[in-house]
Amino acid sequence: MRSSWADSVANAEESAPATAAAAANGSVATHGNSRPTRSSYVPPHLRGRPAGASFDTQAGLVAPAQGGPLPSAVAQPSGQGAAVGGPRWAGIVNGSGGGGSVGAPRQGYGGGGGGGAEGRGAWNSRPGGWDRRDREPDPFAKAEAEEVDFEGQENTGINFDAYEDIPVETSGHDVPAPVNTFAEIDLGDALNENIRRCKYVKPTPVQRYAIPISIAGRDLMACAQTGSGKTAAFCFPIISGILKSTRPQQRSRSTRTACPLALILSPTRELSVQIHEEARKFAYQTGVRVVVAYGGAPITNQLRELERGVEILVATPGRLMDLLERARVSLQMIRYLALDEADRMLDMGFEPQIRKIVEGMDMPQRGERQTMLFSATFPKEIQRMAADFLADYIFLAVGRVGSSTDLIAQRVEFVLDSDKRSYLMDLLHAQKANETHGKHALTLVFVETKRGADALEDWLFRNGFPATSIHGDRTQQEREHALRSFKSGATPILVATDVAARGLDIPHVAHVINFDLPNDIDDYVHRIGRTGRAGKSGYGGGGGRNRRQGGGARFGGRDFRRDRGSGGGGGGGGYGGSSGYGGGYGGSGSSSGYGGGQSMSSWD
DNA sequence: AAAAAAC
Repeated sequence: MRSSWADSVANAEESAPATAAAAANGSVATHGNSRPTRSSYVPPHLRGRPAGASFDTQAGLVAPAQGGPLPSAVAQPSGQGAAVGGPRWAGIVNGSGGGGSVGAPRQGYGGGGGGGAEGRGAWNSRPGGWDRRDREPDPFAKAEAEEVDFEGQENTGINFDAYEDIPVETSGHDVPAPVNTFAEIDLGDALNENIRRCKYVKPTPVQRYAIPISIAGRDLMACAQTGSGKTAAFCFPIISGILKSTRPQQRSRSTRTACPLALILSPTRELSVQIHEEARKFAYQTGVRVVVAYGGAPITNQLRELERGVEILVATPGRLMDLLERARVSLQMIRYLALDEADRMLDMGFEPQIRKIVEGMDMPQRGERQTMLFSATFPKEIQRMAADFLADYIFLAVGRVGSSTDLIAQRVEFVLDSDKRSYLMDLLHAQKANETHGKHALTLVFVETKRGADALEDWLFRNGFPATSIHGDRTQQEREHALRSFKSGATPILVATDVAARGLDIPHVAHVINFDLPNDIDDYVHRIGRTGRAGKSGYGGGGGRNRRQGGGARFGGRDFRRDRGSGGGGGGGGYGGSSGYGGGYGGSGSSSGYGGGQSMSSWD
């Protein structure tokens, strides 16, 4: 179902002659073999084979770049992305700076709200961590300080323009009208106050549509990427709904089984942590308690958090299954279910576990709960899942802010495998020279394998680059440390496998380097989406130009229910593959060099 | 083929 890299190169030819045509033509001209549009990249396991000999000397080094330092124009989701990301990171690392700056405690449902995340830190001691046991830690604590750091950059302008012409598509019956402001929806005082604290001024497209849909009680299948304000889009209705409902009678039995009212599933641990941090902000002082559970960390802390009570549980599937089997969590009270990055979870083989969780435990049936499913692509498996998990749902597809189509400048270089490291070194040096705005110009380097990540990190480190790495063979402690160190700028180079490709919202990533090409187009789009976040334009101000208007045939996924009745395609045709990103490749056309003066392609 | 995820 997924498009291959080669397909993408071919497709990209239409929209990005400068970059992609070079790639495709290069392949054709040089190899002249039976697979003319094949990318020249050869995964390690195929290298050295006689049949593939013509590819062997080539290895791709793709370096999409948000060329420059932080631009002055910042889109609204920097409200959602950057501004949230900053404080979020701050919240994790440096819980210092007392909570006093935030307003008086609010009356919330259920009273004072338990002590949020205090317990998580034991195994992973956080500098200046949270010791306050008696009060909810202030998730906004560092927001002000962070803001000062980037003053003049993030506060100078909101790139609403990047939002206005984002294509949005809905289908299903009785779709509630989108809103233009948060005030149009009655989310409740406490939540509104937190929205203000988050400095969200205006809802993003996915929020404009998804929040009214969810508030209306409808199930939702949505195509939108993280960084689009997706987390808020599903958290606001959940929190608001919990606040409005009468509190379910707390089970008087002295059971140690936690009964959350909402469950949010996500594919990776770091993404769960991120959602948790964000949700805690939205739920601050509402009495709605958010707990996160994921593997790799001692379960005891998570058990203790759960025992204190939980309304919203954020979890990865494996650890949740563990908790369910231990009967430490019951899903019988679930009223809201959100599946984030659903296609990713399927890629990772989670479908059996997810089906067990949703259909095979004690969760209320579809229709009795409210379900939101977010996915970037809509292969058959996702469609089946939607058909099984959702009831009378509304389909929503939102084009991407800062997609590969517009705000991210991309560059493809063909580099001999043996030259890749030295070439990388040149890029990193050039990028360093670009950092006129200080320490926060971060570079994310993607590699194919965990071993490769270790090797490259080691090599960079030995050559004096401040690098760290994240991949699945590192301990969870190491992973989270690496992420914090990267976000803080302490080690502004992060070597990563695809564990970091999706969903993670890291502010101020200026440059993504695909040291090894990703295996499919979706991974590529997700990887480069780590930069150009929040509608920020790339170096050279390409933002806004070349934006695809109105959504062409390739925009969004399609609501497959449409295809059923129309007699035509039936099965998978049309909506599969890598649809779903507001358009193809290519981009602003600003090649935004790294200063090296290299041409777009070294193949001339 | 690799990656991710529970103990």
